[in-house]
Amino acid sequence: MPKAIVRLRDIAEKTGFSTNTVSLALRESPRIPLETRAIIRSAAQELGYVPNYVAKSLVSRETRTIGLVLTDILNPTLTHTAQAVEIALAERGYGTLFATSNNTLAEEIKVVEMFRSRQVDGILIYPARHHDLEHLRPLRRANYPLVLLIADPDAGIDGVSVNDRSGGFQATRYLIGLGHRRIGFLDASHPNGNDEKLEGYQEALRQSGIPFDPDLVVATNGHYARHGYFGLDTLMGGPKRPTAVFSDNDSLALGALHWCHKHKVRIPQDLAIMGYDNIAFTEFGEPPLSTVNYDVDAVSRMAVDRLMRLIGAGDQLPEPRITLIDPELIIREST
Amino acid sequence: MPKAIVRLRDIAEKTGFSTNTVSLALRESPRIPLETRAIIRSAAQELGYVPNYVAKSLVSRETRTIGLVLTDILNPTLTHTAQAVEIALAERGYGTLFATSNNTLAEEIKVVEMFRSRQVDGILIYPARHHDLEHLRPLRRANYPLVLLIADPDAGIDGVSVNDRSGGFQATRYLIGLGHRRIGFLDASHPNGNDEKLEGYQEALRQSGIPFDPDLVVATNGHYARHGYFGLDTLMGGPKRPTAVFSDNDSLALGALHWCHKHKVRIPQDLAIMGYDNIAFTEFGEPPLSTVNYDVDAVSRMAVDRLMRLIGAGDQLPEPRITLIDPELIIREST
DNA sequence: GCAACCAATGAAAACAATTTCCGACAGTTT
DNA sequence: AAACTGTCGGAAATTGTTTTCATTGGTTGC
Repeated sequence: MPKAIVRLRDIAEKTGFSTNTVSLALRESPRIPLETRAIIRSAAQELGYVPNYVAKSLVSRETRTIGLVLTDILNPTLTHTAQAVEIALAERGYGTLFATSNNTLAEEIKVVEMFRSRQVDGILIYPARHHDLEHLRPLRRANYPLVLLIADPDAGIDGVSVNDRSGGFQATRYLIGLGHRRIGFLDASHPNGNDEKLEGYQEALRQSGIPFDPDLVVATNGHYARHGYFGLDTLMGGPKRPTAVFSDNDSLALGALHWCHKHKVRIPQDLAIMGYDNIAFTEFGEPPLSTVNYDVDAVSRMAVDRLMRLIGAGDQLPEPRITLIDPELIIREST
Repeated sequence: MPKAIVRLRDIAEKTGFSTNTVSLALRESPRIPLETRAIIRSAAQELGYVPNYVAKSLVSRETRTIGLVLTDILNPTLTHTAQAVEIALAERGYGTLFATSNNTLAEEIKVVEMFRSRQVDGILIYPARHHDLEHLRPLRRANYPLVLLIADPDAGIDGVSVNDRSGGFQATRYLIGLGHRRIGFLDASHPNGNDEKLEGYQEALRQSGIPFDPDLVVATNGHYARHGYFGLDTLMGGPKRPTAVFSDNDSLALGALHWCHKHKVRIPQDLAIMGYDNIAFTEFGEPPLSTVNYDVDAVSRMAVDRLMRLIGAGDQLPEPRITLIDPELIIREST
């Protein structure tokens, strides 16, 4: 028995009705009298009928499935996004086809193509490179429902995101307000051209008349805790030690925290540390980490809402709209 | 233009060949001369043809998609599993349809049904309740490829997992070896009937002649850090303070760590803490956490391998096989 | 010079559902 | 009794692909 497939026809043969009648009955069409429906329903139950979505999709031209492309699900914020998106979609009766781009453009292109050929009704994507969107624009032009989990006003594609430039600005301004002048920046995103936080950081320095010192910015070459550990190590090993560090994300900051413990650097007296994202563990760091709140649930919800609107629009998509959520600072004990 | 669909027929009309020839040509059939193939290929390219998997699936009776059911992707070990599974499947040309059961049996049943109706070629599932598998057994009997990410020898269904009983046993025995007699247990899993670690814990106590004290086991009612924090609080608030705590998972242990910092309890002198899973942040705890290594990559890889074998077997599935990986202790500074 | 063969292509039938249209029959109206 | 109306159900077309089987027209072999 090869994966027992029960078709409408099987129910039809069993009950003596036509497949057509069975189809209508199972969808509770008022055209079929209640009694007939009951007979058919119980026969379906008995045979263990499960509707075949792929056949249904072929005729209805919709799969009720959307594709979610993330760079890397190990990043806690993206994990959280995946969960929130999946739940929001499930509530609306959509399935989630999921894939990672591993932070490379080439894989991202392949994944999008794979999703298209699987006929997903729309795509939600956190692109690897925030400014390399050329492979997505033709899709948008072809009226393909597509929402970015970043917000580039020039993209010409819908996007929902936290305003990272504002986040970087606020965090830096706050550190400056605390009296810090030498503020390090642990940067995991620049190599991918995702510079919003760095720009906010520079803007805050500029407003306070503090010259930007490129030596205070270190590329961590990754966004896990260990990268933060080594990033801080090079920063603190240099001649111009900072008195505060702003970190591209919380994992990095947690790694930095660990470096301080190892080297008997007191937090926040000797070094203030500011994270980004407000992942669950920040609250339980030692000390609890100050950070910038990335409201994953709001972003996910709004992105899904927007995608649903695009799917509903059909032939002619509305003008792309960018939604930016202004983040809030969460001040704990590391600053 | 509603989501510009280019069909084989469109290529056929453009080139003057039949759809059939186009189909063959695009799949590089040797029956079509190279020259014809080149013409067809370039026409397909020009029109931006993307094969329609849903139509293909209808005839081939395979979707090259598998369903992954997890209880909750916020659990770092499951996150890691999702990532590892997705990568392993992508390597084999399979897509990953993903859903969470939110730790409830009812949602799990719905998700499995949804996957079935979407005709996934197989299902990988971390069930909400390790002993409530009745909804899965009929699938296995119907030769549906199915692999559990737990290992229940009595399940009658293939499974791959870390041996949690052994993990619980080893961790407890190690703590006993350190001289501890009063060992607390932070339990997030019992309410779902997932008792393997607790059983290992009890077995270790028994072997050392230490009577089991139910007051030392606290249900945390959740598996995030905050649950560990409050769990430890009740444990330490009681009359019989333990000298060591074994925790159902690392998030819980990190929360417990935080409680100790808050209450000036020294680790490991006053209280030894042992986690479970070896998630990324354990290494960067303060102090770094001793834990039990859950080899996610090995489990995921083996589970996918097994699933592929089942899918390949077709009509008659081989006997179910349970694969247990014996975990290793990772000793750091919290014990 | 004709059967046999072969290479290149096409026609049509699947696949499992939905949709459109049409027919049978019963009951009601003229 | 003819014409109309409405209910119930079925036949057939459709969706985009793959697969099986046919059909060309041109060569080859004897």
